[in-house]
Amino acid sequence: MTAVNRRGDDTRQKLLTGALSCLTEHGIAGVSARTVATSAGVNQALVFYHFGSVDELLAAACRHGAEEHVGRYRARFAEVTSLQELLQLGRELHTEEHAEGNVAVLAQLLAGAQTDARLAPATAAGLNLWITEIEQVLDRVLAGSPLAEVLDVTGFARAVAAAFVGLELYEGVDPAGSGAAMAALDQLTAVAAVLDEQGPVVQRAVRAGLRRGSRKRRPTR
Amino acid sequence: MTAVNRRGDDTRQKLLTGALSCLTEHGIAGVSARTVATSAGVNQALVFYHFGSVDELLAAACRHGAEEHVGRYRARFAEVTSLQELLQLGRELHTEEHAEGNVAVLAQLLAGAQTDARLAPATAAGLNLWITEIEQVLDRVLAGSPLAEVLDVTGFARAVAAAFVGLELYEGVDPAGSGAAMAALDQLTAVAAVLDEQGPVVQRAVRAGLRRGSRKRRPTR
DNA sequence: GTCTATAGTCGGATAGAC
DNA sequence: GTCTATCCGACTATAGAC
Repeated sequence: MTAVNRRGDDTRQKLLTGALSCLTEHGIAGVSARTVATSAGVNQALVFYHFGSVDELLAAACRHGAEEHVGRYRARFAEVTSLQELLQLGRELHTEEHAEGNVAVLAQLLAGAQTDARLAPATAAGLNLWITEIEQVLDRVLAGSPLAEVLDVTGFARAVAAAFVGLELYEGVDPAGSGAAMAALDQLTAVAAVLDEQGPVVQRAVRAGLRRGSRKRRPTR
Repeated sequence: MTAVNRRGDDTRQKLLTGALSCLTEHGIAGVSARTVATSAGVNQALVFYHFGSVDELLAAACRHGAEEHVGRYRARFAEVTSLQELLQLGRELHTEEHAEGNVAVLAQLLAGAQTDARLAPATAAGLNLWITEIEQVLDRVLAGSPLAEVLDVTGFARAVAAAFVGLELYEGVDPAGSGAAMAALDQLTAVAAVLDEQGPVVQRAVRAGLRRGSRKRRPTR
């Protein structure tokens, strides 16, 4: 690798992290070639030289950021052995990265991607990295649980990831409410744990009920 | 009310709905006094005459839109009698309003509010209208269920609302994935229904387990 | 209350020197 | 690969005629 290549790669790198910084500091509405270049400490014209357009820079930054952050947590995902631990890891991830502002990036990109067709595929790909990790954990954690028999893990992993994004956005406007929401989810995972701890009699009853499918519940009182 | 007042109110109204249209069509990054005025069919300067700034127009539009849409669904919220029906209503709301694009407005405002202190309170207030409805439904639906004994309904309502926002954003970049996520949540509510249908033996066992609190689950295998 | 006109700033994007 | 200089459109906000 030549010295020139190294310098070019270096600039590319600066622009990628600069784009992520801008997203967290100014939101999707505050991202421009100029703000990103300033944040990266490079010339504004280099955005177009290296990425062609601001959109494409954002798309590249999305992939780059997701890979980096998912990689940072992969080992900890692998250690999770229960739904509660998964939520606990989610809360840690939330707290640790919130200071850095990294969690909000995906939310901002998702918001931008709603009306920007060029951003949508990159954002979906970035989110999918997180979804894949969650899916693997769920497959492992729910093995042998009655839940696994009625729950589409693929879909559930997506619901978990989407909910996490929503909570991140909610945290920005109502931290107290977001904390209460997290606590409630904690309580929900406790319910799942209790189900798994039951003796064979209860387990069989629950399994039988679940196997009857998702018919509408009749009032019990 | 004079003719002049009616004309002024009419313009205000047009700007409010124009702001909501712009949010759905162009996203938070594509909202400006000019785009909103064009969408509303009025002069650009009137944004500043009536609302002082674009931010304040957005804040007002947020309150206005949330009130209108929550009001439109209040009667149907009142008819919900189970978690499954609540999710079903959520899916209907999602589908019906997605065509109009009204569901995405809150998500866009939440994204913008992350870095705009003037937008945050209005957005939180708008979201709270939805949360209040959900909370009332949950209070009613969970009465008598073992879930109510361990679940902080206030927090859970916030989690549900936040998750819904996240799903809306996810839908924009991966409709198929979003559908799978919704289906998985359907299956989850079925689990809750099964719990409520169990006989006294199972109920007592589950209640006892839940009352032991949210201790970390030990492996059962 | 509504309009035109305009000041001043910031934006994407390119040409061309180095 | 990087920089300066620049075009031109879009933006917020205001002044002032109607």
